[in-house]
Formats: sequence, structure tokens, C-alpha cells
Amino acid sequence: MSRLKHPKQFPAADHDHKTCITHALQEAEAYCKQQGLRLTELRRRVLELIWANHQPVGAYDLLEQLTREGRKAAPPTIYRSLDFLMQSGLIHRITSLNAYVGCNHPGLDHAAQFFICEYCGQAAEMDDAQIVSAIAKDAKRLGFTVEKRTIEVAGICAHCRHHSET
Amino acid sequence: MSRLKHPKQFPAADHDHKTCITHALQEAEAYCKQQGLRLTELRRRVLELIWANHQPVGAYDLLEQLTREGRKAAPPTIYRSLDFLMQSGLIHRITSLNAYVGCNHPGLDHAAQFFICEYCGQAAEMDDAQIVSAIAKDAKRLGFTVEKRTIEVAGICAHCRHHSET
DNA sequence: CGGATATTGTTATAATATAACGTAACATTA
DNA sequence: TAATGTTACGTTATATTATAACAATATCCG
Ligand SMILES: [Zn+2]
Ligand SMILES: [Zn+2]
Ligand SMILES: [Zn+2]
Ligand SMILES: [Zn+2]
Repeated sequence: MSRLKHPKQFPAADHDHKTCITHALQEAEAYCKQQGLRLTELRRRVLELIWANHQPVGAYDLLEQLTREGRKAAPPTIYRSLDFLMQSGLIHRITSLNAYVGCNHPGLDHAAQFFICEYCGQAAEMDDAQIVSAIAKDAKRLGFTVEKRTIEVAGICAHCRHHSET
Repeated sequence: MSRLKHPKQFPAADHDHKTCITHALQEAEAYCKQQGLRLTELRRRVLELIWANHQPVGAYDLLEQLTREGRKAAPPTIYRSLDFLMQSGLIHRITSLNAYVGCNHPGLDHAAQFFICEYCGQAAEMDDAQIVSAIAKDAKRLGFTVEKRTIEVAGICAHCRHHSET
């Protein structure tokens, strides 16, 4: 039950995203190897496409990209890969967008909260213990056993807000 | 910016639900009248069907019920009513279920959080200031302007857990 | 190798939601 | 009340997201 001390910031507009991608794939490789999970060519490629940026991406978008690459792909192709990646903790599903985004710290037990910019589409993953404990408190009072939390905040990120101001 | 002091409890198994329904519809009538919103026959009926119980209900379920009542109804019929009811603050959409549930306190400015039992399907609406302020704190640190929060907790309610224990 | 298991291919279909356009009901005011 | 504008509803078609079912292939292990 480890927990991050410093939740991720919103991805800066000018950050070096190539390192995000290579780092994510390296972590995924290592984690799967260690856990005996089979990160096949297809699954690896889907993960790579998801990590192409910090914007959650839809299943059919991914499907179209696979098809354009010449791969034989149908909806089950992509959904099965997404299932594997989610069960392995390598990606998250953003329920409010029906879209998928890479996990910032796979392998760690964490509740994820997402802040999603409605302008640029970027999503920041957080792991705020205060939110989690506030929910736990309510659950305790209700006698409710928590299985899964869906916490997604839509709005405007700092960068987009500054640019939209006259 | 009023806020409830005593968040609702999980609906008890044996509560008198008829009063929930009549109360909800009376409130809706009064609120719409006061706000100049047109709670038409169709919209009223859809709201009533949603309040039939405390389980979020899907759009196509509602559609089927309308059809069985002899009303001419197609998907747009129900989705337009749902849009009206949501915009008027009379119902909430449960994103993780693609389903709709009556609001417990329409007319009041409130962030809603839902605790949803995976066994009985019942949903409890809460308005926990601690959750809201924890999110606000994160948002402030990120420079993020919050527009909409989606907070849905799935799990097992006290009643169902007691019944599932050997 | 050979049989078991896991992954992928393939076709069809389910479930949720919206676009587009016409008609009817209602409201406003001349 | 008739003309007019507005809102709501009817209707058909289609978009979007996701899964069922079964066949073919690849991978693992004794
Ligand atoms: Zn990046
Ligand atoms: Zn994560
Ligand atoms: Zn009730
Ligand atoms: Zn509410």
C-alpha cells in the first residue's frame, strides 16, 4: 500500500515528451517481465500509441491507427489489448470520456484521480490521500465497502486559461 | 452556494419509497414553476420513472417503459427529456453506469458524489465538503479551473454485505 | 514433438447516443 | 383572433462504444 508523496503536475506544454514515452515503455517492459505478464508486440504497440501524448485516446482512434499501420485489426483486437493493459495496471480508463490514458506509476497500488482540460484534452493523474480518506470516511459511516473509485475533474488547465484570456 | 449539513444516508431497504417519489415530483413541480421551466407531461413521466427506485436507470430501459405505456417514443424522445431534467438539476447522470438517477436536493447548488452498490444497484447521493475542498486544493495547486466533478464510488452496501456473509 | 493454454483473427451484433429535419403545441403580440 | 416566433416532440437514419461467439494461430511446457 505505498502511496506517492508528490502527485504529478499537469504536463507542461514544453516538456520533453519523448522521455515520457520511452520511460513508460521501459517501465512496462520491466514490470511485465517481473510479473510474468506477456507484453506482446500488439499490446506494446497499443501502449505506445496511448502514450503518444497525455490526452486520453478512444478505442476506435487506436483501432484506426493500427489499421493505418497495415495491421489487421477489429474492435476486439483493441479492446482485448486495452483489457490486458488495464488489468496489468499500465493504463487507466477515463470513464467520462470513454478513453484511455497511460498510468504514471504502474506497479504501485494507488487510487487515481484525473484532472482533464476541456480545451487541450490533456489529463493529469493525481493520487491525493485526502480525497481517498474523505471517501473512506463516508464509506465507513455508510457501512459501505469500497471496490472502485471514479474521480474525474473536468475544467481548464492553467496553460489554456492564460491563452484564452484577452 | 448553500451546502447540505447532513448528507443523505444509503436508502434503507424498508423505507417508505412512495413518499420519496411523491416528494420528488412535488419538489420538481414547484421548482419548475418557480423557475419558469416547462415540466411537460413527457418530462414529468420520465422523472417519475427514474424515481421508481433508487437504482440508476438506463435510457433504453426508460424508453422501453414509455413504449409499453403506449407512447410513441424513440431514442431522441428520451434523451431530450433526460437533457432537460439534467440541465434543470432534477436528475444526475451516473457516468460509470451510463444511467440516470433522481437528484435528492434539486435547486440547491451542490457537488454530488455517488456510492453505488454493485449487488442491489442502489445509489446514495452525498455532498461531502471535504471531498470537494480536497479537489479544490489540488486544482488550485495545478492552476486548474474546475468545471465539473465526476465522483462515483462502486462497492457493496451494508445491507448487501450482511446478506452475503455466511 | 505433442497437447494444453493464451493470444489473435474474424464476423456479427449489442448498447448507448446523436444528427437532421419535419410537425405540432404553445406563447406573444398585433 | 390571426399572424408569428419559439419550444417541444415525432421520425428516420446513423454515429459511437463495446461485446459475443467461434476459428485460427502462436506460445508454453512436459
Ligand atoms: Zn509527456
Ligand atoms: Zn495510475
Ligand atoms: Zn426511496
Ligand atoms: Zn443532487
